[in-house]
Amino acid sequence: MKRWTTGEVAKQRNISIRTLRYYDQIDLLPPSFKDASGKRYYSEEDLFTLEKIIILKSLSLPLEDIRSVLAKLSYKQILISHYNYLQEQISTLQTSISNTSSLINLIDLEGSLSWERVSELVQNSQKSAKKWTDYFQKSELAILQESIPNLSDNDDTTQQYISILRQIEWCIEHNIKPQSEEVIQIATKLTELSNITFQGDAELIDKFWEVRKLPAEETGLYPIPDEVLKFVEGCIAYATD
Amino acid sequence: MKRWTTGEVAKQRNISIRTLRYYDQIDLLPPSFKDASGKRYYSEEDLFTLEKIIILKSLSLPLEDIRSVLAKLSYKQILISHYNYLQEQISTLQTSISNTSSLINLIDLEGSLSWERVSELVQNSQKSAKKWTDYFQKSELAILQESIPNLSDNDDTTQQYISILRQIEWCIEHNIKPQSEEVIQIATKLTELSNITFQGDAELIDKFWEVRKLPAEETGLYPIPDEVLKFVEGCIAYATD
DNA sequence: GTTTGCAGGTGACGTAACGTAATCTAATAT
DNA sequence: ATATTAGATTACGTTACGTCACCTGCAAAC
Repeated sequence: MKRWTTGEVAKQRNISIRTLRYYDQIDLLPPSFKDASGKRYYSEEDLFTLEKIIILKSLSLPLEDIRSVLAKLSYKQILISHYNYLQEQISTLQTSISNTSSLINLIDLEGSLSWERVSELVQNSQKSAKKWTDYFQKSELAILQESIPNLSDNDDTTQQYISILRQIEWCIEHNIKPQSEEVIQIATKLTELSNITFQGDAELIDKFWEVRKLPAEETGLYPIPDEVLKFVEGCIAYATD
Repeated sequence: MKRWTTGEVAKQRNISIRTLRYYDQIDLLPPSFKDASGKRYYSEEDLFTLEKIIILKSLSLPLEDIRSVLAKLSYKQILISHYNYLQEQISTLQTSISNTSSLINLIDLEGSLSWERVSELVQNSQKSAKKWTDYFQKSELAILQESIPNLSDNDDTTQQYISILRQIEWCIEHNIKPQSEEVIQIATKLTELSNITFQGDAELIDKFWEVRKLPAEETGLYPIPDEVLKFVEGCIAYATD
């Protein structure tokens, strides 16, 4: 098992050594091993925890809250709320951007600005400052965390999902047509599973598939997705006709 | 001349009264008027300054730096750097988003994550933490601020721009064809002006027109832009053939 | 005429999340 | 043998306010 020193971790994660020591000090992230002379050594698991902390910090939650959240939420749940947070950030940024360039234009064309003009624009944009708890939506927390196994880390439903995804990969590889018996079965199973997992909450289902879609289009980082997703969409479209 | 109290300003700009008092205390934004009992009253100009401060704060510069920048840069220059900052924010956010959803996918499909997978993704995204000075780019500062009048607030070149824009509006109103003599003259004048203003810096010119384009498409906030911009593009495309 | 409430004020201390010395230790390089 | 490097501890400093205790001027209510 590899272990990393403070310096290594700090460089890798682009944070200061001081920060690591601080997290140890407040007992947020004590290194899993300290040698005789007091040197800190971090395990792979420690790094995961650190990564969680960094993500949660980017939601701007105070370290105290992070401490309690860390215990209760899985990596995945944290990622999902992070994702929500990012989405919202982007849309606020977009209105900021268009406001900013509007202002720039106004300056050019009117020579100077009247305060009314400015405040019109600015007021629209910053009406709501969200708290971090908003990103862990009640419904999601309730469904994802408490009731039934659902999407928690290693449960049965997840296994079924994975098995279905494997079947889909197989279908694609062998060029099975969307009209075939197998595919219809897969689609049925999929919608069934969706309904169980999300308890029929249509919005959550949409959100779920939206999340699946994005990385394929934008990064291509994950090997299968694009085809699979299209396939799935095809399945469902055909099956629900 | 209307004047606003601390409470009013605070509510309007969504900051705390304490913040206003603090800015007075450190002499960053002393209200332009204080009555006998010590009450603060802010003028319209004060509000503009406050707005500048808020913008500059969103570039995360410390108040000390803001103090010095305030004196040196015009509202417009501040807005431009803010714009640059926002653009960059958006693109980092976009890679963050796709990384996040990639990770979510990985969790589902691999069941658990290996540290290598995670760090691959994460490392790409956060290689550079920019300092705020980067948003006041050397070239822009140099060109926009020092040399020649250029785009500073009320100079001759700006006036010429505005006059041309008025001519364009007129042309659109009267349905003048892009092949006509007038339009070619306008286009010539425009490119000439661009070259003077930006000293032939093609990238800056592009940036300039990009900025002009955005708000029209996205918000429609400014009354003329969409047609005018298309017209201008038409002009130049035709004239440079 | 007093009380109450509200919107403002002034200290002064508290705080989060580290940054930044100053000083010490152990291991390695020259 | 010494210098350099990478780590450690202790402790005080910092930014941009939040918060608390207490004071003031004035209009409305009793």
